Amino acid sequence: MTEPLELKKTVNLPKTDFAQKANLGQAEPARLKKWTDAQLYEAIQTARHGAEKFILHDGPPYANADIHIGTALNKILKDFIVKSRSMMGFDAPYIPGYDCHGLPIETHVEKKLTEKGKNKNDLPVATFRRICREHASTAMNNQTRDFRRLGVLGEWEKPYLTMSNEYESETARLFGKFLERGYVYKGLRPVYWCIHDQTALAEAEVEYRLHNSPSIYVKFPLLTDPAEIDAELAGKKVSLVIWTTTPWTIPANLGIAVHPDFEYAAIEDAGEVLIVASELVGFVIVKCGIGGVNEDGERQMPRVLAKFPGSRLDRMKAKHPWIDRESLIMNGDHVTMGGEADAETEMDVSESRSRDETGKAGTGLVHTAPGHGHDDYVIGKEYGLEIYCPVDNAGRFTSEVEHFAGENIFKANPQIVEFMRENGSLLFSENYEHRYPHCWRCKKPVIFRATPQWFISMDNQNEKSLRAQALREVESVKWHPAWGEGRMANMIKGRPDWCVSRQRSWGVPIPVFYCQKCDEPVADPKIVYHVADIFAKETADAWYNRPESELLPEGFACPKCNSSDFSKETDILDVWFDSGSSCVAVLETRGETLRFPAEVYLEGGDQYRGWFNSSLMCGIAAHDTAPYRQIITHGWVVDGHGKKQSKNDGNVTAPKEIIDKSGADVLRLWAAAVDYTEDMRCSDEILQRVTDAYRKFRNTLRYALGNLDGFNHETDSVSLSEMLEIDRWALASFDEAAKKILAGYENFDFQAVYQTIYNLCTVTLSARYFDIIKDRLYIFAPKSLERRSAQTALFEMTDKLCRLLAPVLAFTADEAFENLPNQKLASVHLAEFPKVSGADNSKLLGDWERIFSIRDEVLKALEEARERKEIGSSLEAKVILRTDAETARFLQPYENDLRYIFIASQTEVHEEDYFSVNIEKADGAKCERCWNYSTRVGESEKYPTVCERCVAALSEIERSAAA
RNA sequence: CGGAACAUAGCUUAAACGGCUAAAGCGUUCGGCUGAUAACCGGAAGAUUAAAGGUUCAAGUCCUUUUGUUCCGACCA
Repeated sequence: MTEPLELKKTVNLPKTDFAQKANLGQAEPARLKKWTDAQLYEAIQTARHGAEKFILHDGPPYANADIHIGTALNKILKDFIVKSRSMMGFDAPYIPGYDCHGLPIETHVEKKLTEKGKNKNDLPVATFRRICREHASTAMNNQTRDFRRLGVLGEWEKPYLTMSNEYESETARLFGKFLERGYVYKGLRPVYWCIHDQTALAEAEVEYRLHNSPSIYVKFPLLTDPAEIDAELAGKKVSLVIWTTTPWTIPANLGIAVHPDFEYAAIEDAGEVLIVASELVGFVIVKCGIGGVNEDGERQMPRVLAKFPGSRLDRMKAKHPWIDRESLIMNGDHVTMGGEADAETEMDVSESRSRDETGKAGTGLVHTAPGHGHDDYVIGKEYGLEIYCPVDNAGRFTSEVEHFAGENIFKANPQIVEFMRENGSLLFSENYEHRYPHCWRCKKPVIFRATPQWFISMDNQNEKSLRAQALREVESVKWHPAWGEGRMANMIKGRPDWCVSRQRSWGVPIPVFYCQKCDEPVADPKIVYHVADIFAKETADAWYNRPESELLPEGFACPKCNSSDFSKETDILDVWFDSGSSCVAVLETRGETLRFPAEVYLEGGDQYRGWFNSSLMCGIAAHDTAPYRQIITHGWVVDGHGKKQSKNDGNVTAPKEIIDKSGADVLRLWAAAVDYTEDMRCSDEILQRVTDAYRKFRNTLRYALGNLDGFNHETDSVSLSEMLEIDRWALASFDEAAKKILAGYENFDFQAVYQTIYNLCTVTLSARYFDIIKDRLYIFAPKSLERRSAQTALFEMTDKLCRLLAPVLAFTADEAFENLPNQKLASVHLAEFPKVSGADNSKLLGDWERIFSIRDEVLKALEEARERKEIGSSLEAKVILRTDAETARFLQPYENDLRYIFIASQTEVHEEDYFSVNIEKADGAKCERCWNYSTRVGESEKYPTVCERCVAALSEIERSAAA
């Protein structure tokens, strides 16, 4: 007889290298390095080579600042898709990209130059562009570092850059394509213009300061027969009264805008009739001194001859105060009551009004100069007015303007006011202080001025028009969420022609030339492609580094006048054109891995108007089709109260902080846990909850791995038919969950993935299965059938769980997978998702649902006994069930299992006509080894403190030790 | 101001077609265990479904209005 074993050492306690404490702050970077060293992304690509492709095309984040939680979320969601599709067996490449051109980088660089006492205008454009390029590179490298830290796998060594030679070349080429198809035209459009610096300014480059302007009320005589407005007005001399703070734009007046739904009044004053908005009649007569004063000095209300809606004036005609020209009356919703009439300055009037109560002004009729105002431009276009701008670069009236030609516009202001006072068209003028846009550089007031720009037409080419085609394509795209389709369609319906010109330096130049001799623009696709070829070798910097002669094909002459003297276009392309062209410049240029169209684009909801829109236009221009089959949008990350995150409010959650504190996997888990289709809340509490959930996942994995110590699934596995029923139930339950999880991945519903896995881990596994099989795993002999049965289930579930978790918990799932015994794959990310069995387990699952509902009753009774201090551990209890005959019969086959299911030492089932659970003290003594109570403790001489079950297990252990 | 979306326990989410007492997990709280231990198990409390109307036998779900929040609104990526 051998020496008795030390009991504690015969209990099969869990053992694993998978640490309980995640320590993700250190563990993740280490794993990242391992992935990089092993070229994991490339290995996945190789493994899926030849499989059906699934292409998620990355929308390029702007290479300016560091990433924030929104950009992190975006990349994480993309990674969920790429990883999950890859595990579904698709060849799912991920080529990240960066948007490198654009104004924010220019302003950033300019600011830095200013700090060094330099000025952009003193530098050659090529030098300035070089600095921009460097800045974009730096920002991009930082972002790449941060994106990789999130666990996002992709071709980070070779992302696409909108500033690369290859990309810039394709961007230019695509412009050529637009030209070829006849979508491009040159037109005028008002922009902010600094007459001092003689340059166009972007919105971001103007600042609002207080400025004094002449505020004037001017009469425009009605040309249309006034009887058409109202019979009362027949034969009268009628004028419309407008208000403006920019008298210098009067020479450019081509129209008057009225609101179709406002009520206007015709009032009689000294033999003539004036039209103003009804609501403003009192204000205007006081301001302009209309109607005379009675003996008491009170102003007399003039007679109102007629009242009518603005819609009645639509398309009637008025006469310019002094120029022999018609001014068209138009209906526009932009017209407002009081003070807001100076649309030509684009000033924020609500602000100016609150700043200055006395600043109220206006007549409800808006002087409209399409060449000098934004709303004016839009409505002018709508009504077919010329975009007329008789002001030159330096802010002087052109020769077209009689009386004031050559005059500086601001200096002409008082002269124009006097001129109109003399000819009787001026009703009133005063000084008016308001906020007015100023140049941020020279601090001088700016103007709105129409300049020539390149446009892409939305409506020409009939049924081949961009708008018509885009609307058609929208229907064939699958939108997530579904309302995206309506939103996109609305945007396309409402969008104006696409102005692709930007008067900037950092971008892709519009590859067009002008004949120096005859001014003929050379916008020829063949020339564009020729230039694009040069860009392909030298980047678009060539445009600035080389003279025209080197950019044009040899011997090129003006088709009109045969001159060979050309100048280059100075405008660059809108950055939306840049990023929009990625569907060609990336999807096609990288044809070995990608292809046009992509399967899916995934971006924030702001991109309906942005990238989704410009990409659609570019896709249609290139291939008559949308560049994407599916669009997924996500909402915005807001704080714990649903408020937007802003630095000022101090409610921002920085991804870096979350990663350092809790790990990227926690951030990823958060992204999976929330409903990304709407705004997502993120706060300390929410992250704490997610961290708790993470621990649950980790402990679930650790328990399973610990109990698989020494298990070899190839030699130790038990066949399904030999398995204990509860183990089969666990596998069947897992299968049910796996189906839902896989469907979640399929439908991009990561929340369903999260919820299902989480529920599986907490309820099915942790609270039920793991708790119940613990006794079996610990107590039975290591290689006993009972133990191996549980281990077989455990192994299978853990293996599958790692795979199902991998797209979300990219680091942790990989770590757990590594600790799975006899695991041969280098990484879980190389694995495929588990297949779910088609077996019908409904009987098994149904039976066990019933067992667990009985168990719930038992647990409640145990808790009550515990409250009465009758028991502590449930193993101290004997459970006595009284139940009806049918239930008793149902439980009969489980007679010997119930004690384990209830985690009690003994159970009895009695047939009664009612249901009850009684708890008594368990019979016998506590077994030292298994802690269950048994009347047979003490039967063994060798192991006097142990129960009959442990005696058997111990002899089994002794036997295998001897063998 | 116009267009769009959303609103269910402290938190994250459930509740096909309108149909049982609005479900779950976490957190909280109380307790158990001390062989998953900065773990594990259980009991309990916790919701006027943003508000107000309406349709209906019946509304978290359909309609209207209101409130709150977020995004877009012409050069801002």
